[in-house]
Amino acid sequence: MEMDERKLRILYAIIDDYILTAIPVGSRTVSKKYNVGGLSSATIRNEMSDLEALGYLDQPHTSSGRVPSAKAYRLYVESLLNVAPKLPPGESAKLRGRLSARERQLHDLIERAAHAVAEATGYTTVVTGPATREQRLRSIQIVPVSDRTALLIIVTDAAVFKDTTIRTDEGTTAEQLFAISRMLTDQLQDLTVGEIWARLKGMQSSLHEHARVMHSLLDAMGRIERDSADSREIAVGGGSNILQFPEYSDANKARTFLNMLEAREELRTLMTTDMVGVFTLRIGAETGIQGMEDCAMITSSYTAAGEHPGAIGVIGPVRMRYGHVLSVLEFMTRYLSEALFMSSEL
Amino acid sequence: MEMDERKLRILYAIIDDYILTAIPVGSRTVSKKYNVGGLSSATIRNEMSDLEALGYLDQPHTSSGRVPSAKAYRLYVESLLNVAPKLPPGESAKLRGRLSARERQLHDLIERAAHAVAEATGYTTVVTGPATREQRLRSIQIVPVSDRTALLIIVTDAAVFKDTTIRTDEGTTAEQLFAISRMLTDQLQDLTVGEIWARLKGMQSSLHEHARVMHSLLDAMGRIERDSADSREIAVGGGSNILQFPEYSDANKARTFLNMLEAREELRTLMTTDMVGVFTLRIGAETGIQGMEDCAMITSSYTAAGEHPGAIGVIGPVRMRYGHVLSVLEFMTRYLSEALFMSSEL
DNA sequence: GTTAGCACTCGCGTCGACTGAGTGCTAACA
DNA sequence: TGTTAGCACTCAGTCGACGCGAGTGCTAAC
Repeated sequence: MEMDERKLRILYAIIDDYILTAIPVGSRTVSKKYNVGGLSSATIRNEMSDLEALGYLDQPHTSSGRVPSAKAYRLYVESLLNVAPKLPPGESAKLRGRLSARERQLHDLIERAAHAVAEATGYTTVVTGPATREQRLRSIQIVPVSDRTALLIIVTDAAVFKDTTIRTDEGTTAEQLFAISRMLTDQLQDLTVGEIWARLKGMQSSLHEHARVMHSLLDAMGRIERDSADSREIAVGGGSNILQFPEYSDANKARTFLNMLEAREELRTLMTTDMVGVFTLRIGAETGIQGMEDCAMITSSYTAAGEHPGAIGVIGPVRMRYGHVLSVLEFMTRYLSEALFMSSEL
Repeated sequence: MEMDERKLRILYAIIDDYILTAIPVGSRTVSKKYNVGGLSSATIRNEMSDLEALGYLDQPHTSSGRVPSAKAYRLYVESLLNVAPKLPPGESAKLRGRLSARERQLHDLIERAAHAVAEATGYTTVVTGPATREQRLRSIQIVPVSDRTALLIIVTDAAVFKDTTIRTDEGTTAEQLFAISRMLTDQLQDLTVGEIWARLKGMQSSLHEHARVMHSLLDAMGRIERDSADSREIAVGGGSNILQFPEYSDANKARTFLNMLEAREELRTLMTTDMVGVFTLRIGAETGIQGMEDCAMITSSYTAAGEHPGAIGVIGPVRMRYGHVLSVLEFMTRYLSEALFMSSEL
């Protein structure tokens, strides 16, 4: 038995209806509500039976309507990707408005992006920024705070600051700290955060005159280096959106889901593993996360300087409005890529 | 009719039981499960009837057990405050462990505090930091980023940074920017963020040699001044904890609640209005927030330099474990006050 | 003042009947 | 050979009847 044009149209009708209503779709519904060539419900029934045999439909129990399988969704999303997803201009204007404060700080940027996408799609959205240790140093500043302490400020190309207090010798002047800052900036510029520590260690001996500061600095950088192992900015928007779907009307399920969002740990692995291509679709157990068995997730990684520093992920019920989500994602990845490009050109 | 010792003991027994089980408490339960002088259920019944007349108990419907009223909870909490709330040493050690990374950044500090309290109590927790415009300037730094842009970094006593990009004249050297930073720091030190802009405006004319930088700076400070109107750091922990209580098993209710948490707007007003005394208890509609009709909230403001820069709020069902919550709050306000004191002594 | 006893109330869980949406199969039709 | 009408069958969900049990208020006796 082969898949043909008519079967495909029936399948898509079922998927569309199920996405809308979340109730198993019967043959009569397909025949009456959707334009599939004026076929009778009986014919549809035969076709549906075939589609089930082909693995595109599931039947929750005898004598109930059919429900699309993961395989069906995958086919559906694939076909959506062929027609380039495009956001209606009204909506993209609305999204732009939500973002227009033209944030310079990475933190705010991805936070806003997450909320904007969550609002536009009605689903939960996760956005990650570039890995800390991949960011390139732009400038180091040591700012005196009291007689014996100073603040270490690290500015990177992603416009993030890392800040830590370090100890200085009593009597170190602002000018001296400034000179050190200058020198360090010169020496370390364009290195990644991951590389700085090693380089700094090599420099140590040549700077005996500011031993105390350097020691403290090395210490702080070591800490930053360790902390940044797989750290990156991560923002969640619309976490509670999941609650509006009947799939998550069970309070316990909802709770494990929301806990997962709050813990961030699993989320991080979820957003970094297995990103093949621009869009990645994961359905149910494929996410590998407990509490997401009834979810699907579409991720899309944005680009900056030819790299893929981070991604946007939309998490919703398996019967997600894929078409809409894809167009929002398409818009937002473009937006983020541009925003990051601009800030790196700064 | 008067309130007497026996009535009080019965009332407390009812409150304790209701907090534990969330089911209306009957006379038999009180008589059997709690030690109230070996009275029979009939006697308890009479007393309960009196307590209802006095407004301390409600009856959801005829022939069901009694439920404590807001008035009862208030009395209960008051009595708890008389015996100084004290955390068992095991628990305080656990809490301390959760916090021990001795964070220097306000953001991380209150974030950790919120999560720690949420975990310790099992309820949703909100922590606010000092209002931005009340923070006192410690140092201003202008850091060159490219030929024509620089980063404005403002270090305050709460160890927060505000950062914005400003434009500079082409050819401005790092040394010049450093000199300006130094001068500004000298001039503006110890002013609040709210005052800086006005002072800066007064200084403008005397600095014609760096007109471009000053102009841009004034601009940026104006923006910060406006943005900081009633902004402050705010962190939420354990948002999903509310879902475990039967009071919020309704998905819709839960959703409005979680939305409220995410929007932060109402939360901010909630945390700043009407803080009288150290602990404030608000029950149900008193919070003035939609979606919190079935909640109670206990807030406790911490101190720093004789001021009350921020507060911790625990939000749970009306039948909250007040005793435990109070002791956790007592611990944490002390902790926060100390942590902020230390960072200001820095 | 306390308690045993009793009639009464009412939420809640169980059970069975019924309904209706949906199916698969068969036979007739174009 | 593909399509359709018809029919028997299935099964989840709804609705009402019913009984249980926890709880009450009241009264009379201790």
